[in-house]
Amino acid sequence: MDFDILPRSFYAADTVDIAQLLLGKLLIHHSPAGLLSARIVETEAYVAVGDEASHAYRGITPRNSVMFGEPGHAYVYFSYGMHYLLNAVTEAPGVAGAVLIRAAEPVSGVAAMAANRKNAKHTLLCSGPARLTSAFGIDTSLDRVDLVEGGLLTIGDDGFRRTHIVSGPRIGITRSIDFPWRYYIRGNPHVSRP
DNA sequence: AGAATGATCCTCT
DNA sequence: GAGGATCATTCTC
Repeated sequence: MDFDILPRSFYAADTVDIAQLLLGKLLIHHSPAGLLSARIVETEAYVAVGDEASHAYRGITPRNSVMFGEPGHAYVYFSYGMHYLLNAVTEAPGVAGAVLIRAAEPVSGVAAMAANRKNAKHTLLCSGPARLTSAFGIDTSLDRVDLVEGGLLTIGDDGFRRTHIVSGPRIGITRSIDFPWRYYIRGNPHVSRP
């Protein structure tokens, strides 16, 4: 598997654009169980200004402060008392944007992912933001890690060219529900819901 | 349709 | 500080 790590400049841009550009990229985790990777097929943008669904909407807190910092870091948080969700921090320092990685298509380390996921069927391994982190073994120990420096967790471009992108309302939020900031690859069976 | 399950944050004292 | 609503979900019934 050959890929180029996405550089800092990739993330230092408009969040809605990056949510679309991340489709087709590889999420890579050098986990204790081995190298895990999956192709990102679904994302959501949480934008810097006017987005009431963003954790950063009401300002900086201990949890969300990484969103206000340098782009290209992970934002991992614990939700519903049992799930971890993974974001990539976007925008210039001081501007709080992030892209939620919602679903991916397993590429390598598939057996380890299945073991992490109680042997769920292939298309359900990473087909939701908490399923994906469960399959990858991602938790808050990876919160704030740099995705650019070639550490344990990174995102790469292996030359894959995504096909048609669909957009629609984001899932599971109660505010700012009218913004169509969910993006996914049309027809991909690993998307969390059509 | 409802349970599981706990960190986080807002709103008061 | 304490109380309580909320929660970028998933699984099972």
